[in-house]
Amino acid sequence: MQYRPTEIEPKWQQRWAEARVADVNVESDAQAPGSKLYMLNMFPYPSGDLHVGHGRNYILGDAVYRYYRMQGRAALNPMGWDAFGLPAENAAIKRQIHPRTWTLGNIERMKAQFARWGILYDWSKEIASCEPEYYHWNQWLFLQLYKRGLAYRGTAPVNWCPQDLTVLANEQVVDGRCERCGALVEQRELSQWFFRITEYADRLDAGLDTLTDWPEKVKLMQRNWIGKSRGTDVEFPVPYLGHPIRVFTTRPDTIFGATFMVLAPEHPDVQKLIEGAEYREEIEAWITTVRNQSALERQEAGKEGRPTGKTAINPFTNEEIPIWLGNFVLPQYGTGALMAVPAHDERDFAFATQYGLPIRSVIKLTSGDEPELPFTAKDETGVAANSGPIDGLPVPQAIDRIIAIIEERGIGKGLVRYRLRDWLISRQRYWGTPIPMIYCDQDGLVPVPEEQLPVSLPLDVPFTGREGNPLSKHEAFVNVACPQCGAAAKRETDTMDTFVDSSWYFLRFITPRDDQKIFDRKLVDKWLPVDQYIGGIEHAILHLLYARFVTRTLHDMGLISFEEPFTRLFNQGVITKEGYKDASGSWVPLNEVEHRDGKPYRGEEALFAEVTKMSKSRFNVVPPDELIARYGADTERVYTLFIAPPEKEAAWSDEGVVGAFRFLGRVWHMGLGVANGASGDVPAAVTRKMHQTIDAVTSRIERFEFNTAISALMELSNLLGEHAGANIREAYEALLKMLHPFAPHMTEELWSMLGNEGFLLTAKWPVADSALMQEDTVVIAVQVNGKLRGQVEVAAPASEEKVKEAVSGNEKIQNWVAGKQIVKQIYVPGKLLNIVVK
RNA sequence: GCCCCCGUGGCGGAAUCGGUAGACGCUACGGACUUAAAAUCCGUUGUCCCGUGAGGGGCGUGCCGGUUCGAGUCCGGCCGGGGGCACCA
Repeated sequence: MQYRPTEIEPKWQQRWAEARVADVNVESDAQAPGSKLYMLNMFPYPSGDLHVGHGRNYILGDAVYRYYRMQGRAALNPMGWDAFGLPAENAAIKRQIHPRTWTLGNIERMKAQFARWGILYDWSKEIASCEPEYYHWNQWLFLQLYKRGLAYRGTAPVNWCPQDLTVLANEQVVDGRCERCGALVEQRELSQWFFRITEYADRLDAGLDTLTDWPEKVKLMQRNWIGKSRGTDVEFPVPYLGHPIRVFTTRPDTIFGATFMVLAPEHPDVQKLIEGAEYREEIEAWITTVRNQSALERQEAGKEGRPTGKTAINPFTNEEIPIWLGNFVLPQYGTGALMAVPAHDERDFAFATQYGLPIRSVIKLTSGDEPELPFTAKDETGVAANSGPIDGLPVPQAIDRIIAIIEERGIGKGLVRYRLRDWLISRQRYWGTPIPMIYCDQDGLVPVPEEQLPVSLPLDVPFTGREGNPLSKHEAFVNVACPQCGAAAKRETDTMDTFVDSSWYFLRFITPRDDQKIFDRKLVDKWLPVDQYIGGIEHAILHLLYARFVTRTLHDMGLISFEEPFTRLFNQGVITKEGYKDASGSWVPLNEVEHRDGKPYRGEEALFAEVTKMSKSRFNVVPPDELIARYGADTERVYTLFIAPPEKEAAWSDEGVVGAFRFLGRVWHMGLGVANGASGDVPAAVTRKMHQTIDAVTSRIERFEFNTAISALMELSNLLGEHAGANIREAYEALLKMLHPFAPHMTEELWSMLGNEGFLLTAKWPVADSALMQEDTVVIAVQVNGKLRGQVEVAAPASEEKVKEAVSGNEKIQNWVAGKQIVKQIYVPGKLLNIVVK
């Protein structure tokens, strides 16, 4: 009987679905302590068709899920849809399909694809963030944050498209132009909604230390993003203003070298300072130019500045130092003002050189020599010089000492600052959660009362792609009575960043249909935090940081008892494939490409192959349907996990797929033999290999080393092939069990073919007996002076005496030692003997 | 510029603690089966040298050096590739 996956797979998919094998009762399941396991794949944006690259993520999660099921864990594995977002709106504009219709259609297609891969989710917990039953609680969360001062309205510079009359996300700005209409994007100060994530900067940073099962790389990226730095604020008196200007510095030890001061053009004291300046109009024009530049343009312009003509007093040297304006000073970091120490800072040095400002070195090398400027090292290699009370102190001590002096004098304070900025959540977009706020002429900003939630997103809006957010044109939505005074008022028409939706969805899976509250505290505390979170590295910063932030705010509201939402995190790598470019660099559709002498051509034109992430626009996606029709989902699953370590990028190879198919075919045919196979003695080699394999596969799955777990199963299968006539039934069944997470359909079929009852999914994972793993004999490699000179074989367990006896009886090895004196013998138990001779 | 990660056959990769480098798979080549092809199965496959042969020997994990009886693995310095942040004072 041939191995025909297309006949087997739909049958088992249907049976698992009918038996609802993945459904969890959150109240009654997982009673025993330690039995609950919350598995979660990051919920996807429903963009439509899934390719084999997407498959890696979900197949991986399903393999882990099935493994834990077989280990007897009560595993919850839900799935949902991050269903708000721009692509749906763009599709609506382009094709006049409603975003909701488009989104729900995509969800159906993707669900069907998950089923064809044999992936088991608890669909009774399904959520879609675009539905009122979900975004109701998004709005509720917003109101709680608003109540606690963690959501606020403030102004921020944003990307503004003057033609489409809308704000654009940074990703929608390509080379300074609007992605859709090509107009030059402007920077505008607009009133926007923010979440005060900066209030949690220190806790988000410190919490990273507790995440021992997160990849170091992700923690590092978050740490850099939060950008903690220790330093001090210092006040520099400004006689002209009558009040001092405060600067932030991480190098207060260099304050004796501060020879000028630079303010951001946005600094609040700037208008006063340039009063009566000689070229005031020119300076104002320059300020306007700088403020309208995007961050990128501002940086590319190089360092530019203007003197204000006013001075500040260096509080340590008591010298008058000039106050400049500079485009390189960031208004949103520190105080928007800095003391410039050109001798010991690259940027200050460049600025001072450009404008002829004084440079004074205040650090010497430990040797006493003058360092080459700018000298910026912050360690013991430098010693303070020309610096009064800190003269002679190494830099680290000088920093501590000068901060103490600054604090004693009451002109500043040592503190920690972060580069993390508040989270801008406003979007002037239709397809998102409406922000539940109302503008009343009398009462100002009024939150929508909780009992009036959800503020429903109206579905009857036109999609023109022009004139900004269609919500603001929807009279019935916009016009509302003020909840406080009843007078005519206007609704907020901004919607929320979709990262808000995904910042807490993992909490909603426990009670997705509850229309009374966001979640049930008792059940959430039972099932969370998420034990195993799986998703792409592209979410290493934003999504994971926002989820950690929101979880902490809920903790502080007393709604949950934990602060970190994800205990163990895994980021899988992308799958790449060759695509083809022509000489002009455009991607060429696959059906126009022919290979001659192994090189790609289109007609007579030579093409260039390039390996990239799969993408429709590069014509290098592998759709799973054809693959499944030919080889089956089990083959795709095994190949996908075998191809490379799962966290690494992997190149798809059509030939490689065949290897996985052949392996499954061999296991299939072997099963037919086992079904009517021999009884009698089990070969010792088979028993040994079985226990070794159980041991290896178990620990490798736990460590997410699926590629080597599968290679261990291939080794066992190869050995069973050599013993095909013998009694190998026990080992073969163990092989099926261990193969189940990777090839669930075929193993279920074989399991029932061997006459077993029930699903293999719920069969018990085999346990290795370490006594039966041992070899009968141990081969000892003998090295003389570090060179391999022979082997001896002794009965296990090998003792030093047995090995030495065997060595002395081995003529060949003795020849190498002959005539020399043995000075040392090193015996590594079970492995190696090394004889050192002279 | 700063920070992080990675360099092993023709390819993807393996080597848990420093202990016989190249498991497992792909490709390629040779063979079996077949009228033929596909599929399947068997064998060879790091490299050089000696030997008709069984077999034996040298070299080999980006480069240079160090530690060690022994280094893909540890340490120092280079070279190459990838990623993150990017005027954060």
